[in-house]
Amino acid sequence: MTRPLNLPPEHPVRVRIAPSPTGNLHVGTARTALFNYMFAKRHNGQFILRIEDTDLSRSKPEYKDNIFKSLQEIGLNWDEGPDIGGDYGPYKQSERLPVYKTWAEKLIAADFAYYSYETQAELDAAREKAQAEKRPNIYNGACRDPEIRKTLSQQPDETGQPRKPSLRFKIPKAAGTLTFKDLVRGDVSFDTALLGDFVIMKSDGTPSYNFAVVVDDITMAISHIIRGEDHISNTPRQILLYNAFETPLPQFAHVGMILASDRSKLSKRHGAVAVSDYIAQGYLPESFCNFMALMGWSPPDGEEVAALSHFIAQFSLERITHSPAVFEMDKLNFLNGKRIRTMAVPELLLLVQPYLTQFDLTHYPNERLLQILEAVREPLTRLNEFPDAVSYFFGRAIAIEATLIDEVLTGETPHQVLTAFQLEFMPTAAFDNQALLTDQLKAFTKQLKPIKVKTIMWAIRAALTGRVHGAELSTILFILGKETVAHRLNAALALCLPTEKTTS
RNA sequence: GCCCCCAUCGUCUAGAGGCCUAGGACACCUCCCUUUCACGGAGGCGGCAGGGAUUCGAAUUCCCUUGGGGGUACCA
Repeated sequence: MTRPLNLPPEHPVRVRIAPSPTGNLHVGTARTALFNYMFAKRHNGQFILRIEDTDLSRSKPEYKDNIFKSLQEIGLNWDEGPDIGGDYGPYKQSERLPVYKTWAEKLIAADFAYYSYETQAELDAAREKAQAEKRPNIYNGACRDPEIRKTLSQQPDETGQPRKPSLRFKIPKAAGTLTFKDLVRGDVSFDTALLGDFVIMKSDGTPSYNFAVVVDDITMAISHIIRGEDHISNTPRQILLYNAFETPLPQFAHVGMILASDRSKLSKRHGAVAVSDYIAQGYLPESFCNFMALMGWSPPDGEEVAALSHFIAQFSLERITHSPAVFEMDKLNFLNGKRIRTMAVPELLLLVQPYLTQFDLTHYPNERLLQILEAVREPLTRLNEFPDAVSYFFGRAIAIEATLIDEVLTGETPHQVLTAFQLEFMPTAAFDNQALLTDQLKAFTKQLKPIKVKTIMWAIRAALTGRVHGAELSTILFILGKETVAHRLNAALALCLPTEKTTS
């Protein structure tokens, strides 16, 4: 076999992420991007973005835009690529057609490629036959023979049109078993006899995937190819191409897939698979990256909750897991919740604000909004939970659901509690001093002795917030202010004893 | 069918022959804290897929089986 020549050690680290714009940025792609990014940053290298849009029919501009935006949102800014350029651009395959053509011609000149005139229908038939006979479907190499090629080229296709040839790579007979070193898995071997001469230029003139990738990676001087395990079987074909071009091989590293809970490839039918879906739900970019970094890799210091920079400093391909990882939300939720409750509140406000458009915030000073967020953030895991958590702080009146009225507000005890609250607590309550307010509230519950504290709290909560769970009560009083509290109290009081069974 | 990859608690993982009666995190359960939901703290439950082989000794090496995943296109 041809001995693969490896890149000289002094070659700078240049990695790439090469998504095809046939869908929004998938979490699997994002995770691969993250590993590439971390590796690049760890070694002062470049992280390159390349859009693989040779499949004209499936590629869409809006997907490309989503990929750009998502990558930027999670902080994986590319050093070279679309919008910012670089020495090796352009970075869209659709703009590099002449390059592939030139490189294809090199292969023809070196007798590494030949035209193949079979039609799609003929190829399909051959495949079906192979399947029926339970044989591997390998192209028979018929058009290697100039005679066959010539006669075939002169026959019209099924529709009577002249045949358009594709260009195939001629796998060297001597290739034999090909072994390459994978940086995460060790040696991987393939029998090249099982590969078959594969298409490098399609009959429509566009390059096929394996060819375009190799030409791009060579011309962009990519040093390490870090990609999903699903590409492992493409690697021998690509290596053959590198060898044909007499070009040093990059290092390969194949990362395990991300699977859904049912252990199948994570796809749309499993729900949210795009990074943008998670961002829209209010997962913070930092926690999302934190989460992704832990799927398939672990930091040597064991510190699982950390900033990306902390991970980058200790990143290595050797610590990437061999096995696939199941995508489960639990840890993501934990990570995101932790971040929500530990980050600076002003910063949080900036992030939450877009979720609060349903409220009229004009009369609420920044300071008040900060207090509100501080009061409600603790149990929340996502930004999109804020509108509900925060709703009772806005407006003068609140709506109370019938079932809650039935369960918590109806009856003599709640009536007694709220009356006492109105008559005894309100007049002396220190609404301008939260610490004092807390003490007064404590004293108030004590004073109503035989009634259970929980009953008291729930009645007041229901009256003021329309729910029994939420921020700390004294904080609610403090933020709401005396006037609003009095107003809501009055409204609730009217609900306690709705029927004529009223005593005294 | 054929080729390739993978296999430690429910999940993410640590583990490179003795440090492992397998460690951590999330989830779950219990208790503590507590003016609710929570947060936080302390405990607990729970795993080396199976079988051979090598070795004084195997989660760790080798083989087989089983299971899972990927590929098998003029898709990327």
